[in-house]
Amino acid sequence: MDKTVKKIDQQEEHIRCDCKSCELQNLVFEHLLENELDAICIRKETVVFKKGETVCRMGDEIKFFHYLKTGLVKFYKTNGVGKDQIIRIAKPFDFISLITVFSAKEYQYSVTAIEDSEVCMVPLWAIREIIERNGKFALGIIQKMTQVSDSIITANTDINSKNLRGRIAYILLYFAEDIYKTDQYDLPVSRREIGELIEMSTENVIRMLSEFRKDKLIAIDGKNIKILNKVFLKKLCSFG
Amino acid sequence: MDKTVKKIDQQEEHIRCDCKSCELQNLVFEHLLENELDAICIRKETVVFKKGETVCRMGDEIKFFHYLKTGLVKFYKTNGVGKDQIIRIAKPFDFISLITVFSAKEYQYSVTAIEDSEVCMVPLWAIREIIERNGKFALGIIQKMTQVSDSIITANTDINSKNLRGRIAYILLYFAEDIYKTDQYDLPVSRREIGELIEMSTENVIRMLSEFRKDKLIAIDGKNIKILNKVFLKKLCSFG
DNA sequence: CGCGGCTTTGATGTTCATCAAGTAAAGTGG
DNA sequence: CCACTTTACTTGATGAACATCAAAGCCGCG
Repeated sequence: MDKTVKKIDQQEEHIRCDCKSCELQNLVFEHLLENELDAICIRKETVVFKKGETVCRMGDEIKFFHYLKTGLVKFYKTNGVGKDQIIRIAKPFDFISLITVFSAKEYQYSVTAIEDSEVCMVPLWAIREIIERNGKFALGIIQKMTQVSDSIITANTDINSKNLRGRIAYILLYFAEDIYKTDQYDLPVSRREIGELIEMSTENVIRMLSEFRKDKLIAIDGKNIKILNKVFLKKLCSFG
Repeated sequence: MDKTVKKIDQQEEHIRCDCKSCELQNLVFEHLLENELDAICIRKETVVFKKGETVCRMGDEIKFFHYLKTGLVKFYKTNGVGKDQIIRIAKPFDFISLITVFSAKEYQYSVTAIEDSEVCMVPLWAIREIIERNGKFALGIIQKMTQVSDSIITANTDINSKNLRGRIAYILLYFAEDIYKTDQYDLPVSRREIGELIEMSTENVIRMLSEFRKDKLIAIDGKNIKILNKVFLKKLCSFG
């Protein structure tokens, strides 16, 4: 938790890449004119964050608009005495900067890589400039950001209405269906972090996972999870 | 809960007002050129919703961008068997349409007036058109919407981390400081709705209110609340 | 090797939802 | 207008769900 934010001026971290051939272009930067895309491309830094490294921290001044190119990050709030609350786990395209990036001076959330991740960083002023000039682009940004914030709010209210079994079922299915698209995967987070994400104590996360294992709903081997009975997990998730 | 959405074509409900002299102009529609403001003004409907009337409902097709001119509304999700969950209580300027208005086809939330309210409704296409043409306006909309969604997310995580006492203290202070700006006010919602807003059972809302009354933190007379010991309420809110 | 962080299980106690039952208030139809 | 129904409010009792505490094994790391 006390790791410093990665220095982005270490030469070896930089990756030169051509935005025109980037597969993300159509998602984040559709509707840009060629010269606008160029303006972003030459000012962009692509930085690699290793698992555990912090992209930005709550309270720091916002200088960049960033989006995730590859990898997985968590964003979370730190609550005084080191009690974190994870707001969301974001995969590429999911994480279009922090949602307050245009309305606040400082980051409202911290972001840390939970898998090795590539993050593209564009100076905020460059994005603002283009928003002001290109309304179609602005509308695209609005759509993306509202989708993100709406999914956060929806997930939050969903989780709140479930009991512990339902929450664990929810998060197991979330990784299987939303993140990894497969029924067997390695958890990218610790049991404690799962607790921080779905509002329960670490011990109870473990207890429920063990219970699910005993009930043959899943197989567990350390971080590796294999879903054995998805139908029943979905029932638990819906009715729990 | 089964009330139908108010028909907006009843002649007597319409209010003609001139956007140029509207005190909201600088908040929602700053950066508009005069002809753009005119374009909105002539297509705008201002509709009065009486307490209890529904502005729009989850699942309905989105046709309007709306914002609250006066009054107070709740927006909430309905959870199958009539179990509502209130996401937010919004006062004027706070409620700049629903946050998914530009990214979804249907409303993701229902909105109901909890005090008599005036709502301005502008056809969505008219707003879109101006966003595409006027980047400064787009940036203003982005800022407003992200502020709203951020405050929802923050409130949600805040409330989740509190015990029942802390939650009641939170909501009492919320009405006093954010909504009414006074230490004595009439609750605009029932005990049940308070429970739906801060995630607790109706009975426990009542129990906590009674406890606070016995402890001389507040005075209660039906819907009327008077805060007697704000310092201690704040302590409960912070440490609860 | 020893230390700290992560994981696991069991025991304990508190918090909170639910049930039950009753009063008050507000809307509804004759 | 009054009987009737429904909805809101209130209090107490009960039990379940969940957090917390405690103790121990495990693993990686300096």
